[in-house]
Amino acid sequence: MELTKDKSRHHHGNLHAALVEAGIEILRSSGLDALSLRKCAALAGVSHAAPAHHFGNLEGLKWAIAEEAFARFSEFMRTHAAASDNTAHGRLLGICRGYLAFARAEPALYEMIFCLQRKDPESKRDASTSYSILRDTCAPFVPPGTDPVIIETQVWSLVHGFALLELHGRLGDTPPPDDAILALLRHIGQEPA
Amino acid sequence: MELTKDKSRHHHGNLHAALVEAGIEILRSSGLDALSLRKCAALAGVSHAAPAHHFGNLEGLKWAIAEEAFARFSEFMRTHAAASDNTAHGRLLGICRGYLAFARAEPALYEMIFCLQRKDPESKRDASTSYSILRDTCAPFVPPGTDPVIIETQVWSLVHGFALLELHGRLGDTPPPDDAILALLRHIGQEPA
DNA sequence: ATCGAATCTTTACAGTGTAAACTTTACACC
DNA sequence: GGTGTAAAGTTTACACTGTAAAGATTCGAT
Repeated sequence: MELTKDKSRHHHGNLHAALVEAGIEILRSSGLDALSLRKCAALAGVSHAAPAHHFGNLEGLKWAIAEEAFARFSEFMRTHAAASDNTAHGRLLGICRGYLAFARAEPALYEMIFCLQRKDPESKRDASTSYSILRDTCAPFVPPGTDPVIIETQVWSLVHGFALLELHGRLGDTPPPDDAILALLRHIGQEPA
Repeated sequence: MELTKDKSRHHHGNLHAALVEAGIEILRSSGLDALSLRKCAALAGVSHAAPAHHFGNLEGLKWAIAEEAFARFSEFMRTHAAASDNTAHGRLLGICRGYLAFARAEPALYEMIFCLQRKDPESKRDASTSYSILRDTCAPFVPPGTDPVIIETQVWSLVHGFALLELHGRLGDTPPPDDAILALLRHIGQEPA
């Protein structure tokens, strides 16, 4: 069951990456609640206290996993955007579909990265790739002279809420189709009637 | 620190309610991660294994707390709806503002009730009061011949996503104002342009 | 008054995070 | 090549968690 450990050697060589990979494996097979420092350590073939030296505590490990997860998440959005109409609206729908596809393909990863509590206000928003994809795709819809964050937050909120409600079983066993929900974005950025 | 226990008597009399109350107290003061069966038991002045007889396991206790929390949640929406314009749109904005107000007033309660995983598909959706408030408020916007669930899910997703993103610190320290986000609901139910 | 069932306590166990002290290895420097 | 120092892992220890099992207490119907 071990992933990468030459038991003879005391030093692992690449424990950081191995623990992150182990964490992802556990998330996939057993879900978020099953993720623990000790299981990751065991899966990486290392003593139960080893992870502390790399990540401090469990939250530290989760953030490390989140970094990798965000990369895959961005890839999902990019891929789906490329598969949609090459118009401003097409790209917007594309990243939203990618967002939802990732939430369904990797539910535990998705839940983990977005339920992690940001303690450090750090940079105001995620300076991450994921957010810049959102920002760029929303840009064409931002009315001149208004704060782009509003449009971005509208889109993000809609799609994030939908994903979580479905994931948590709040929409029953037959949720509405994605495009029916995303139809709310038709008039995005328009002035009030 | 105990809430309600006459140590002399072996039977508590109303332990179910006392444990739920203890749980809410802990959620308020220390957050979701701090909630445990043993702490609730201690706060209610009862042995650590007592809760199991009423709720089975931790998740059972959480669902019991959720029942009470949903009642308060509905009250928030009703109150805010009554304080808004008495038009279809006014009421819609009202329940959304109530939704967000509750999420901020009781963040741990809010997070708990919506991050609980529904195992039993039971009734397709929550037959609860909360959902019927949403349904009734959305009814005027449902285009004839279309599934009302679409509009309901659009509204719920938007407001739920916004609440959680803010709660989890994803919107930085100065999130957009509620009404700017809710402005997306201006054209709700309209046909595509 | 008695018997059964509900309620709560006691005891026990495995799993968890995390801190501290210790051991092994890598690496720069002489 | 030795040597000293820092990093990487291990061992040990402890407090806390959920939960199961078995015993004690009380309530309520008969």
